[in-house]
Amino acid sequence: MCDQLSGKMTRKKIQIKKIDNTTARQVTFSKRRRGLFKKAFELSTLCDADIALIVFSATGKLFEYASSSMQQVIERHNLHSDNLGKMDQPSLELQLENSTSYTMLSKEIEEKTRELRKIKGEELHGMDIEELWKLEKVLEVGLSRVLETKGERFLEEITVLQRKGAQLMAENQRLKQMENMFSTQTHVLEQGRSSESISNICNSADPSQDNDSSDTSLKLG
Amino acid sequence: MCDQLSGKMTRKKIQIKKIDNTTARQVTFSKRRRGLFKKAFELSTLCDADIALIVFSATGKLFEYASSSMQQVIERHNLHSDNLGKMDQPSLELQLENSTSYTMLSKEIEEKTRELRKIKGEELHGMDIEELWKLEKVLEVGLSRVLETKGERFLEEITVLQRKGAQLMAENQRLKQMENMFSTQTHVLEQGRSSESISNICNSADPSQDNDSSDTSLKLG
DNA sequence: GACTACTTATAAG
DNA sequence: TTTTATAAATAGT
Repeated sequence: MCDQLSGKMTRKKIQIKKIDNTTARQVTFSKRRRGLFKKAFELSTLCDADIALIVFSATGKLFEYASSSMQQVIERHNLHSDNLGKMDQPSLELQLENSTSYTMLSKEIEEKTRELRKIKGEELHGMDIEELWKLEKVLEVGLSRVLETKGERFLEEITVLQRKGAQLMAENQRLKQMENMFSTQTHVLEQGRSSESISNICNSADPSQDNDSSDTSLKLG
Repeated sequence: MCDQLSGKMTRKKIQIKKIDNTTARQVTFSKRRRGLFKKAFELSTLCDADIALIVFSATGKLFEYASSSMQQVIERHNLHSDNLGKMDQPSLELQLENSTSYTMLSKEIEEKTRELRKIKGEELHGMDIEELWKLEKVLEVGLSRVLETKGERFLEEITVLQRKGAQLMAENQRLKQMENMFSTQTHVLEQGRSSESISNICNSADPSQDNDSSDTSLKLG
């Protein structure tokens, strides 16, 4: 009830009105601003919402957040509010044309959005068994095509891998032959040290091989 | 450590990613949206900040808050970011606004159309394994939801059937009793036939019920 | 929409 | 900035 409790001084619960103390206000602004932006991000992420948040501090500094793009959200917002008043058009005809076009485009978007939501299983209420059955077929077809295509991609990757493997093997073969020739000709070093030296030689004397081996790094999805 | 504690069922702590369950997502959207708007209001009040908050739900519904006026905040925001270029006259501005709106709507339609085609497996060229993998997940989630909903519809049908069956049985019973009364009064039929008929009714095998049961014909998909 | 039990935000230090 | 006690938000029912 009272703001001023003399007993415990480290307590709280504030009323929502402008904070008088300047530094306290700035501290609170920083903290709560962070909290607000975090909440905005969480809401957009959790619920797939499109959010724009603009904050000007009392000192005029700008802070902003947009889940997609600020301009996009603002324009989308304008579309909604613009449907109300815009009578400064050159001709009434143009105005009508615009509004009907908007309406058509909007309807189309709405329709596609609903279809997508149904396909994703997010808006199945009110659908009867037959509609669900059709949807199931669409999904099964889509899924099988995706799986098929994914299989093709895997095969492609495998082919590439096999080719690279073959190249590597050929290269290895070549190196081994070199190694053999070298160790045979010099008759100086044992097998172990020999290969070590040879790899050093190859690294310094034949840089073109570095490129080939780095090419063989794999990216399997 | 585990998200799923079977012991206490009233627990929580969620990860910030899109909520799968549609109704849960809608509930969370409502709750958190309120919270977000409240926080925005509190920040603007406590710290004398100028705030605009625009939220589009996943279904496209608009929610907005502005501490002063939405247009004012947006224009102030434009001043900051517009240091680039916006020297358009009122009429030209209107034109641009219209054309960008059209462009946005058209782009949105285009985007949704492509997404639909991808989901239906009609436009998978150029997609890599990771994209295909994501698509597959979407399709699997959608399919499982459709199947789940279809199962619910089946259960509903079954419930309806059971109810009708029970009604029929009751009706049969009543008719049988009438028949018994009739046969007792007329002294024509023996006890044996009577009870035999009754068990037939309970087994739903009595052909005399054909008319009634045609009402219960089912359309199970 | 209401109710916990819990997490998260935050006022004050 | 970090800590702490408390208020507030909210996930699951």
